[in-house]
Amino acid sequence: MTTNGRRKFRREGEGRRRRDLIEATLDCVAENGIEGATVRAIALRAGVSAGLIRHYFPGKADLLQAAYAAVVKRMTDQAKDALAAREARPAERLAAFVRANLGPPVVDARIFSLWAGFIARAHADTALAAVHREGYLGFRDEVESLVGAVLEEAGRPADTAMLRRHAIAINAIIDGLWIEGCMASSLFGEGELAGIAIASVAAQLGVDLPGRAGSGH
Amino acid sequence: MTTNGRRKFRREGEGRRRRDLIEATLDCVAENGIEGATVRAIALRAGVSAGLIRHYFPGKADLLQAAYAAVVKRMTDQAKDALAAREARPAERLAAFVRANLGPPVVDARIFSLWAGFIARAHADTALAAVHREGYLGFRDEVESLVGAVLEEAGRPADTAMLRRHAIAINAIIDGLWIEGCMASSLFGEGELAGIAIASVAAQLGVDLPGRAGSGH
DNA sequence: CGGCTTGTTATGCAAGCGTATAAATACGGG
DNA sequence: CCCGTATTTATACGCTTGCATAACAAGCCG
Repeated sequence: MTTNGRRKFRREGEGRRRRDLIEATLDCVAENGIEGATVRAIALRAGVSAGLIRHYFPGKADLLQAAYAAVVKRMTDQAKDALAAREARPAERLAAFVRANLGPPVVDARIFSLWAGFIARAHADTALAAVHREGYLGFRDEVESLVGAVLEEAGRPADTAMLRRHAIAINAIIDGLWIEGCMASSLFGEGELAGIAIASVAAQLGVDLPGRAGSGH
Repeated sequence: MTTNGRRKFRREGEGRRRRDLIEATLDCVAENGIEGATVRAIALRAGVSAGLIRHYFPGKADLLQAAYAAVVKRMTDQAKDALAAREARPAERLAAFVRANLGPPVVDARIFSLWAGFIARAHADTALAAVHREGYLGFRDEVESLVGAVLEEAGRPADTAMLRRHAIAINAIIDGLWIEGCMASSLFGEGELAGIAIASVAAQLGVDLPGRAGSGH
């Protein structure tokens, strides 16, 4: 029988298929670690056959790299969105930035699993290392610029060396809290991480930041 | 006369063999990621045949777990050593603790590579996750106890909730700086990370800590 | 409506994986 | 001195992996 009129597969545009494969890759990595992201598992989740992957990507490594780039982009975009709705005061911008990086969309076990998997691999894979370095430095520059604006507003302009030290420390706070939140999200209440981070950054810079939890208002 | 006098292998005690196999595993993980730690590669580096692994470990998973436990122990031991030579003042102890975790033996690309490799897998491997959780909570408890002593000395005893928040933040600072230092050690001068961390912790707690860089001595 | 392009599947292959099993060897105790 | 036993090696098996290739079919264009 000709299995009635049902088609066996549908053709899709290149953009759609690439996006689906990347998303399926992220799902697989998040679920079973980077070693669980085999071409067969990815294809199964994407609803296509395994061979199709090599029709859109030269090899599995390229798919993984594209997937990691997508994660980096998603995270930095999230942070930039928080800045797009630019509040009037620099202090508010900095607080919003910190909050965006420690909130639900970024603090996510799935993203962390990807990050850890790729970070571990970046030591032996120069291409992945480049992707990482790019997103990382962009993030730190953003922090440095925000801190500079905040200190200037407070009438305490900082020299470049001090600005750098502040950016490094604040970046570390955000990174560290992000990791803790991703690995043990159940241990922290909603917004608790962001509150801790903002309080810590405020103390670090010696300024008052809006949105501090328990500010005794 | 056994052909010629040369022995084909030597018998070693169980302790020695297990230690060698664990060390070989760490070498493999650090060099090529956790996926590069195959039983054959590990055995080759340890100078034994592949089959011997299963004579000392029920399976490869057990070897990996033992190897990760060794890494965690090594890191926490390093920090505890800094506390063993207990200085008089709590502030000095806290500073020494921070400095120990951001100095040469702990800030190391190889250890980071190991950490990242295992962390990535811990999401899908409950045994590894348990090993991690154990070492992690021990570290945080240490920080909390140190912070409590420092605040008490300063005449500003903190309630448990505040203590917890401080411990979380300081832990994050150390973690974040540790990662930055491991991944891009060339970007930081000697002792710079420790200096940034101590300054940040001092600001966070509102106390003066010894060993601050640029303290105008 | 029939051929053409090309997205898509199906199948196969060589390599590498972890593991199981039996043979070989070192080395201490009778 | 030689035997017994635990350690170590050697070999093989079944499975999965990433990748290559050929058959297939969906949708467009004349």
